[in-house]
Amino acid sequence: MKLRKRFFGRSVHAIAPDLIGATLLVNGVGGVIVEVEAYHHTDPAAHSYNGMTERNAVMFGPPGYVYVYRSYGIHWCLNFVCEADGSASAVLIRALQPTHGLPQMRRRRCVSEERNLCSGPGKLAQALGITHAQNGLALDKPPFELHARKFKPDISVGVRIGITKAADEPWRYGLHGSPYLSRRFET
DNA sequence: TATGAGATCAACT
DNA sequence: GTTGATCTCATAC
Repeated sequence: MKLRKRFFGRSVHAIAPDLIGATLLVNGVGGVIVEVEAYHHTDPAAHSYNGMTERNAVMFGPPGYVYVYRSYGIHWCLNFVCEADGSASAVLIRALQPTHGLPQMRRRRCVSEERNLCSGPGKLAQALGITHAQNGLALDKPPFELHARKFKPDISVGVRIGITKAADEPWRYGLHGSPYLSRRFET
């Protein structure tokens, strides 16, 4: 089943754990989502917290679209826009288990270890060829493909990574025990 | 294993 | 002028 906009019209805190186990492909390259983080516009750590700007305008648009931004001047990070009421919330895709187009990913990343291809937001974007050129594209149209999971995964919850504001909120979700996470979950 | 610095730039103050 | 939803490599334990 292909995920549609109705899926993304819900609360970002409901969507984020539901994305664990889904399959994301970009031009046929990608894998199973194993780690995400939720950002809501009431969250000081969210880009949309201080209102709409040129960069985050996509977050204020309809759900089911892709928001891409540059991180630390070096990397690209991939987000899915959530919630239909213009609340400007999004889910950051942090890690994938590579399943499709491994040779292509290895070429883009210049590393061979499977566990190192997509185990972090910057790595993942590089492996999938994500840049600002994909900002604002719809998730249910090429080059994107998002397929719902076919099993009920065991989900780990923890605090988010690499932020300084609202750093204690447990809004990071991951596939329990997966070796493809950017970092292991506590406990 | 752990900690630290450098890369590099757009958004924001 | 400062900061950051990161990654990689180097050096220290």
